[in-house]
Amino acid sequence: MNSRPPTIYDVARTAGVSKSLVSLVLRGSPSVSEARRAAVLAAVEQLGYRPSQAAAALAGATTRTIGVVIDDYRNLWFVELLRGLQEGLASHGLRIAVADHTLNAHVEAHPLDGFLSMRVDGLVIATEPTGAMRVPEGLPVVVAGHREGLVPGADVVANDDRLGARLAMEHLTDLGHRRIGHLTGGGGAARLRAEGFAESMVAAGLEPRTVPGRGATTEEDGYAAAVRLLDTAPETTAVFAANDTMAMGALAAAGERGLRVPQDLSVVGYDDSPIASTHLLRLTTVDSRNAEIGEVAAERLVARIGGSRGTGAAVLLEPELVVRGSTAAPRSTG
Amino acid sequence: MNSRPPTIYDVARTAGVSKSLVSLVLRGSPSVSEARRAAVLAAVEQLGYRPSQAAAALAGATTRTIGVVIDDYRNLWFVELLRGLQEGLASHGLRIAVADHTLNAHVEAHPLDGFLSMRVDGLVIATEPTGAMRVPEGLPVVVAGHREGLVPGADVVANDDRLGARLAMEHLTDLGHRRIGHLTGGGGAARLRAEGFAESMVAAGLEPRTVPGRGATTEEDGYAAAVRLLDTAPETTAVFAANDTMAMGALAAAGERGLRVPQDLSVVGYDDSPIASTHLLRLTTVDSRNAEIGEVAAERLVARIGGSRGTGAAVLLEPELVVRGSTAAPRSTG
DNA sequence: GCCCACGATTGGAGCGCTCCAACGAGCGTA
DNA sequence: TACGCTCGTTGGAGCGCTCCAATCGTGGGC
Repeated sequence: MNSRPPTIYDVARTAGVSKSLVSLVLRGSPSVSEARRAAVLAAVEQLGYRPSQAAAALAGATTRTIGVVIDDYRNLWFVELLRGLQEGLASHGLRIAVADHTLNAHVEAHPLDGFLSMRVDGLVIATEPTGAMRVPEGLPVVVAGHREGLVPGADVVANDDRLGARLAMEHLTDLGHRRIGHLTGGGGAARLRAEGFAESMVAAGLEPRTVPGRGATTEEDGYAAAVRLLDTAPETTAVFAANDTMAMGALAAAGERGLRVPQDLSVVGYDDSPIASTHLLRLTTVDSRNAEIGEVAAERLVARIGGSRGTGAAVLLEPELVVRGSTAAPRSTG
Repeated sequence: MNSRPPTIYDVARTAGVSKSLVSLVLRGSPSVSEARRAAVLAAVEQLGYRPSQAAAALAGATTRTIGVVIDDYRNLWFVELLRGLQEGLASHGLRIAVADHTLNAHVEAHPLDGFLSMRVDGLVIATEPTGAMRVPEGLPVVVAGHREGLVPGADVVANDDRLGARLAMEHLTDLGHRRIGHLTGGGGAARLRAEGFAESMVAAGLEPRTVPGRGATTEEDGYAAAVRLLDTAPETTAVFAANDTMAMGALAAAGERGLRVPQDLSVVGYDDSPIASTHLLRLTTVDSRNAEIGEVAAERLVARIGGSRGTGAAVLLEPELVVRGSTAAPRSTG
């Protein structure tokens, strides 16, 4: 019933050339006559031939694909990262394969097993790296968006979370806010942002008040943390959340308490994720420049695939404040 | 510098057995003695051996992976679908590979090329199928979440959008709403939901008013459509949106006009996506049961891989209304 | 004590490609 | 005319597995 897919030999036969010539055409060799190239391409089209990735990978030394490990499809920050990566890799003929860490946890013991079996040419880890992430020596790896370097020898590309937090705080203090709370969550990035928050507050002579959610950085966590903050410190005029999703929860908590945003309460997020720019949130946030992070990560990867020895260097991009409608001067200044 | 990864021969040598025995152990053959199995597993561990997927795929007839084509990572409806698929496939030793249609459009001419090159054992199309999606005869394919069967021979698993729309409308009319508007978008599902809306309205003796966004189904589309609706028909007391994202835009439009939800305006979405259950939206919506769709799709795929001839049958799951905080009786009934 | 059957183990062939060394044909040059 | 070159093209080897037929070893039945 299912005739096996055509092979390179089938193409060669119908084009009247050797299998080697077909291979040359497919890989874009310049030393093929126009006539033969056309004949081969026609045969490919006619037969609906698709080269077998498996055979190509086995025969060649390389798969021309980069594995990207993300945390969870629901955290949309990876979308822009992927776009940047794509852009940087496509010109080098490299493709991307994405794996979701939480989803795959059920099926694979070791989080990178799938990609290692696939013999990817490089790896982008867009997750909080764990100790279980042992990587074969010599495999180019870059950790993107996270700073804790648990992967030995990996390059690191991220935004400067501490600086981003300071940008957010400057914005709020410039507006005149003095009683500012921070909603923090789990993970390294959240910790750095919390540190940046505390530093800024102390530098401004203000008392830093940091409230955790329930361990993670979801909307629910943001809501829970904001409820706690607003109930225990009702004099608060501004909230800085560890990310946009938590900020969304804060908006909900504010609404429930009859606080209007931004008139009664200013809210700042982090990441500039797609929800931040919606009409409903119009969230002032810090752009962590994930597309650029992807581009730099691609660059690093390509360099290391090209043979340059990786040194485990870290690149920190400067985040940028994005002012939207969720921040304003406090009602009663002073 | 980079010593090539160990092969099955390396494992065989250090375990003191033949490569065939290693292969048997790896694939869980019952007819291997405990002693040898232990020796092989120890060697695998010691060498950090990972079987080459490429070689396995080439040698075996099958890759044991199912390709899933999704539209756009930002449309989160696929997350639950993936979970259901995973669940249904894992027990059969099948893994999942995900490709994003919009992202890959740049790198591949044909949307399925990557998966066909990979020689996936089956395909789940979780996108509006296009004519360009030619699939080799005999490859098990199921279209998930969409009803327009442009893929010949494919099974279809989706929710009954028309029924879902009717459920939403019943809910609103039961609450006493009479002046109800519908925000519609592009795509087959949106069309079916719009039809269900119109049917329900006509059946109830009401005038159906349907407003398109800007061609798609984003938050922006929902906002634009809602603005148009509320400005041209301010007597509207309830809005039914083609999906949750559009409903989010509607909430924004309502807020801008000083309409409180649900007191002044009820809003119903569709999909029960993760944003619907947030504290900020508390959106009444229709659960399209995407996890179950995934499970049924997995079942179909497994059956067809197992040899049963596909007939292009369609399975329609019954959607369920999820009532949250965005709907209530209209202010002035009648 | 011998033979057979069956479970455990093995080597060989081959999957569809890429890479490489080698080939033939035409050209310019001596 | 003979030679070396280059360009375009070719066949063969081999990548690391799976599958299969063949082999080995051992215990039970007679």
